[in-house]
Amino acid sequence: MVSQDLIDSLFPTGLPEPSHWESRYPPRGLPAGAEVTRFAPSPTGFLHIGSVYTAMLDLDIARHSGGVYLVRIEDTDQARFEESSASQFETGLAHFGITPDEDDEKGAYGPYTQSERAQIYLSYVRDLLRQGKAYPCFATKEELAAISQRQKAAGALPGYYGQWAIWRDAPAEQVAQRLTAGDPYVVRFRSPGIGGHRVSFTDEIRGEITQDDNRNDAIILKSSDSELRLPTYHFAHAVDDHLMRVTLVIRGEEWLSSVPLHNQLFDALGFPRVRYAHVASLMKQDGGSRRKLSKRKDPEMNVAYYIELGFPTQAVLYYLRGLANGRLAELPLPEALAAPIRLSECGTAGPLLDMVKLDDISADFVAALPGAQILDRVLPWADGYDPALASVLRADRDLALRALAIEREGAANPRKDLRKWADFRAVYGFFFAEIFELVTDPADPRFCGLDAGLVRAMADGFAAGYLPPAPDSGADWRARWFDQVRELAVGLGFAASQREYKKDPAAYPGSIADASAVIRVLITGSRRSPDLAEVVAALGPGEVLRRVGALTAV
RNA sequence: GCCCCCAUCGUCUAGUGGCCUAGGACACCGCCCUUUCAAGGCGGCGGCACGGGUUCGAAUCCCGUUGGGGGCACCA
Repeated sequence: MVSQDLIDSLFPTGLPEPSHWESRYPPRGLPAGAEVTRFAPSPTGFLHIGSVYTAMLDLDIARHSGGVYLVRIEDTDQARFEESSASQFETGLAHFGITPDEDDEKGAYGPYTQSERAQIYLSYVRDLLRQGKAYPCFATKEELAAISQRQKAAGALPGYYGQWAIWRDAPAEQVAQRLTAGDPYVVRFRSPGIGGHRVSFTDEIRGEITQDDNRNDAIILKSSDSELRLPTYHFAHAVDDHLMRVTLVIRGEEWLSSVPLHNQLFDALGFPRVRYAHVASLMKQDGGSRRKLSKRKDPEMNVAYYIELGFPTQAVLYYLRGLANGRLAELPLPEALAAPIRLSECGTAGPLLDMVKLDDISADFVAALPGAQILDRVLPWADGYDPALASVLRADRDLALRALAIEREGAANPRKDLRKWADFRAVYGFFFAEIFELVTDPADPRFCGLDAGLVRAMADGFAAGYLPPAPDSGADWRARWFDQVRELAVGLGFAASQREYKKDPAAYPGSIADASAVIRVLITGSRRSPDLAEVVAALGPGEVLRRVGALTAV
């Protein structure tokens, strides 16, 4: 082993001992059962819906146990780090109300950004080096590649272990010589793992898991020739989660096979082991098989997708919670959001993200909202993603409320026509004169080939004796208002009912449905709309006649 | 190559040896309602991956096979 002095010379003078950090970050003294959880994103891209899923679990477990939920930024890969990504993570999570109790803004266990914790890691690396539990390794990328080539050829296990670990037991003089020469090196963990040895641990979601013990001398500190000497994920995880006094590590299942290494690390550092919960990753149906969500193909993996389209946050949360605990999917939304998620009930197979199901949940959620609340949610969304719509809504808030009240307010079976705020323009945009485009051509394809003269006649006839609806004149006011359309249509030869029309289609230019479509298209710009009588009542006679009278001469 | 995880209708799942000729929700299909649409009502289609065990009895326990996912990075 190289001398203590040589080891110490590798580190800054005045670098604190581990005991310093231990007392600086004391145990939290939380009541028994209180869980300290953490979400530890690596800001190297956009926020993944799976991250929201995991962060939601972290928050939920912490809250319901009376513990603490913290966010730690894992930016040890300086090359891949993106500043914009970090802020996107924060706003994205905040959008769903997933805000930490501790992060770089607040909290006594910081800094919560790993690049700012370099000193701390160094203290522990030096400690391990002094004890011979870690050692410097000078192997170059090329040498490593050659080793793995030979391992492949020999059918051996890949990794840096046993005979392949060329610096593990290198003579002290040789190491000292390279060190004093200033050759770049990494620090490797001297794994105590024995070949063929099996170890097990209990996962909070999956139960008892047994696997081969780790034998790999994993790198714990990156190359000495980098500007900032930072640890790898494995080492940072052990140090940070211990010092931040995390009790429960909830992370993706891709970490399952690293647990033996992590436990060795905790042991070597003299830390009590943490408990783990490995969450199944969200999947995507692809042809016949399922696969992990991919960045390229799946826009719905990006949280920005949900925000830009304006999916109600509660609906998304509700869907995600149902995925975590099937029991919650059976509960009404408010109860499901309030009920605690139980790790033991989390599925172990990766669920498929089902956007159709989300649509259904969202539509149900929005349908249960009063119009004013819908408007209050559409507005902030529109401010960001459809400013023209936002200004129109602000200019005529009453019209917006009247439009939203149709077949909704007081209705036993409220309209389910909005899944996300981005749907609003397509469904209710026509109410607003500023963004409504008048239909002027009697041969417009929306009339579906109906004779232009008949279209014209319907419009003229409707305008001629127009009677506005009278909503307070009794329950059947809609039917009575529509009667004028029906009479007009019949007068022009249309069948008074669908049934009548079907009996002898050749006898009519169309049914009442086709005739009313003319009025509907003129007023709403579409063959599909909420109840016409309600629409014209909301619009007012002036605007109705302006639209119906927009047709140019045949 | 080695190791780990997973496996009930298309999807999410209930089911922890008899309550299961496997229940629900979404989707899909049909009918009803109807001046369009969104809905709504009613009905239907549809599953324990396969093969061996254990047991009086298995979706449920064991073994194997197959299939899917993940790991074995100076990425996390």
